[in-house]
Amino acid sequence: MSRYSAAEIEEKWQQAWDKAGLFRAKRAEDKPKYYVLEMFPYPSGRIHMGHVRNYTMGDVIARYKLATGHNVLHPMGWDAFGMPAENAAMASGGHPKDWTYGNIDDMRAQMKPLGLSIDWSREFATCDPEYYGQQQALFLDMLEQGLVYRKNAVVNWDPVDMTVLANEQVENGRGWRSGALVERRELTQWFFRISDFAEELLEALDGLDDWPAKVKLMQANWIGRSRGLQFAFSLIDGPEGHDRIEVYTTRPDTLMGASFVGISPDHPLARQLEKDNADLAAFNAECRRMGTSEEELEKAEKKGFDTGLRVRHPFDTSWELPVYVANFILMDYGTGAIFGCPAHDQRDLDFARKYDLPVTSTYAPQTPDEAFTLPEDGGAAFVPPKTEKVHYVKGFAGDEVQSGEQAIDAAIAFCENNGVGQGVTKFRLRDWGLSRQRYWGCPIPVVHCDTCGVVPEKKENLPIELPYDEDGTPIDFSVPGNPLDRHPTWRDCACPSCGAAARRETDTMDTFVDSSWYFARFTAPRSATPTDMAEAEYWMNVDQYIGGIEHAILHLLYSRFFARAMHATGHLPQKAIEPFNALFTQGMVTHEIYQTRDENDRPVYHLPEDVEDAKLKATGAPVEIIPSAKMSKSKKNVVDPVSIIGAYGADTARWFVLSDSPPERDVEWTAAGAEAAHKHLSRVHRVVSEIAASDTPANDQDDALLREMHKAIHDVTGGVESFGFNAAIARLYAFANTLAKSKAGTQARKQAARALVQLMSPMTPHLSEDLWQTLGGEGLAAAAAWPQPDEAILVDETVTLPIQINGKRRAEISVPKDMDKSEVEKLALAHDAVTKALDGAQPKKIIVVPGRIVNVVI
RNA sequence: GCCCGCGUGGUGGAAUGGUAGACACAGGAGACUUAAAAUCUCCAGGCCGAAAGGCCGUGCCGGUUCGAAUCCGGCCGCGGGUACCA
Repeated sequence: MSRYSAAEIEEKWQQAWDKAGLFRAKRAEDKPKYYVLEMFPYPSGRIHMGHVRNYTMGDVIARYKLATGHNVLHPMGWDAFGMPAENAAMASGGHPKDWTYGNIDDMRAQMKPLGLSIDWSREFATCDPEYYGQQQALFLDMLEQGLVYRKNAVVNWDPVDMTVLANEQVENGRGWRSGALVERRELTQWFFRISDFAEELLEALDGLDDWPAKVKLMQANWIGRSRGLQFAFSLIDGPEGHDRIEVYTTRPDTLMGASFVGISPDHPLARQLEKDNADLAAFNAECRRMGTSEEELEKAEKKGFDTGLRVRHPFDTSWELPVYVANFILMDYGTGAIFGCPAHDQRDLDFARKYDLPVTSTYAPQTPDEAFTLPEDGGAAFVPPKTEKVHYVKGFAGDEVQSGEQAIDAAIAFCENNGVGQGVTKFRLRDWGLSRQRYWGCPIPVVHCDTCGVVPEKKENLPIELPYDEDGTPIDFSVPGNPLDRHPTWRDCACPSCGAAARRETDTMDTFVDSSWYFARFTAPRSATPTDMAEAEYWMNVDQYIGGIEHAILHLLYSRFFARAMHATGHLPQKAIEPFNALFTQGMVTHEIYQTRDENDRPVYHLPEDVEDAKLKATGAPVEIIPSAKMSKSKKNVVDPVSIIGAYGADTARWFVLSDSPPERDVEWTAAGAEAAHKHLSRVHRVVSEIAASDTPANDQDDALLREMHKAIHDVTGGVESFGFNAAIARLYAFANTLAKSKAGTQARKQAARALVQLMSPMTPHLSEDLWQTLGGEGLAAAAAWPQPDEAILVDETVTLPIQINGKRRAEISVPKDMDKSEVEKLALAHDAVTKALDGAQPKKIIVVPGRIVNVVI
């Protein structure tokens, strides 16, 4: 009998599937369709365990759906634009295009041996001109519909490298390459009007029943609908053109506790004042040196600058409040100005203490007779809860008992009735800035003309392709800045409108644009328009989308917006505006990070394969171990699955990444498990091969084994359908153990062996295919119909009931499954352990949960 | 900082209000073997005990419940996101 040799069988069966065209998605009305999609990879050059986990999960679903009679669409492509390609070009020469396509070839070659049931005929990369040309067409349609516009926005500017930096490229306020202090710079950029859809994107979350609640919650918080009051403070002796400061607050109920007004350093008033005030100009300049990320702004020390100006409180004209410029106020949110109420907001309280501003409370603990509470020295601010408890609030509503929410509503009503502002609904969601000052992205298809202004490129001129050479010489990425900006010929073009000499837009699109519609393109990847409506009508929506939780907000929100925009521009049917019916967010594959320091004390990261016993293999130098984190190329904490596949085969790798950890949870990679997985598959191979080769008398049965078989079919099917892959695999272990120990020489054994092989086939398709053949199965296992459990056999006749005394398990009884409650009670009370514990007394209470438990309360 | 998760034996985890630790890994004992590998059998949360059995136990503190790993409140730790990483 032959031993299990993955290397021999895996290629053989991959070829057999290929030849049968089993995974080629066919649009046909005879069967229901099923579209399963895993988030496509960035072609970094090597696949890692996260990819293997992600694509194996999708493959299990795809193969299972195929076996249950669906037309399955399971495509694969490449999210191929992005910074790493340009970084590689800058670091070691070459061209981002060559680097990227080389990586794609490498990764495809690493992926194919996994035996994934992918329709490779639909493959594309987002850097293919055929793809991004269609994206440019989408952009033009969106421009025509008013879904794209231009406005100014700030970026991180590296004054030495003369380039825009991503947030990731800013380390402690300095450019990662130059080490120069980063500045903020304002540029005119393109924006998608996603905020126009804020309300709809929020409301539609309710309909996404098969999305994880946590993702919907994160998106809802991100969109951030708030109800508040917008009103103005009148400014005393303000500069020309500034007689009021418009503010937005979600807590108008605390207006009578106002202590100061704060404005953003980018507020028009701040910009006006700094012209005549050198100190303020210096303060604002310092604020503008901070990074642009929300995290950095929020974590920075709260600082303010007293402008010397005063405003009047809207309800008491003699009450004057100082106006501060404060570094924590964002121009992007609300009106770029706030009023501070230190008693009821921690950040305002910290600010007030720092600048010696009054603290006035407007909330009493329980009754109007009690003093309004003030935070004690060093104590925390009292933030009135919106929905819970009731408090007395001073101000607008006659000191009535209310919740915070009622107080807010009352305050808004009062203010509106007294001509102080109006209640408004605002969203946190900002428009999506898509301009990137980089080469390796999809060119924005517009032209700047001195006479016509910004002119859309003509569709017949698409795709606007990225130039590969600069007049015959390769583009030089060692020079700082965007190569498109200094390109001698590409930039110069004719105005599509008047034909005069004009300049092409040199900004490219955010790579999130590329990934916001690829799922739609997969339905008709060679179409001469962005989509083919007949194909989209058939294949959309994605029935099951699988990817990392790190995409819970941006990618998924952008895709939801894009689907709506594509519907509005006639590229997707109405039913596809929510493109992902079901979402599964898999956990990440994590790994420890190994770090040493260079001469400037900057961190240097090392690959796990270069480290042994906390020391560098090469030099023996000790490494610092940083706890497990998401595998990322920049931290070098990545593990190479290729070696696992080489040593044990794809089925072992697939089995391994699905076992043990629940799919939604992070899994820390350890080398130990692969060996064990391989041992088990070898055992299955051996046991099933023996059974196949044995003589079996036709009439010798084993009902217990058949019962186990039906239970296994039931449990494994349930596991696969509910993403309980680890539980399904544990069940398969148990079933394999039962089979191995079962009575030799029965027909039931052959039947059970076949069921085992079939149940394993979504996870270990090659091994299963091989054993299917050994067992004399008809056709390909991959094409065989999924087994059905015999429901009648699954029902247990007797059940074991634990008996608890005061909630602690003390005994158990075996009873018929539908035994009457009172009968169970009698049996339980008669049990030795119970009579002993009762010691002649009567129990206080007996709880009988049929089929589950008996609890005797003494 | 803010939003969202997660925390169970030596390890990965199972149990989603009802017998905590399924199924595996690592470990221990044994069988087979000249030997090793492979394979097979058995043991295994901690403490006390010869055993029967008892007590403790799901990050920490408190609550709800006949009953809590599971629900609620408060902490601690770790991770993801934070709008130009993908």
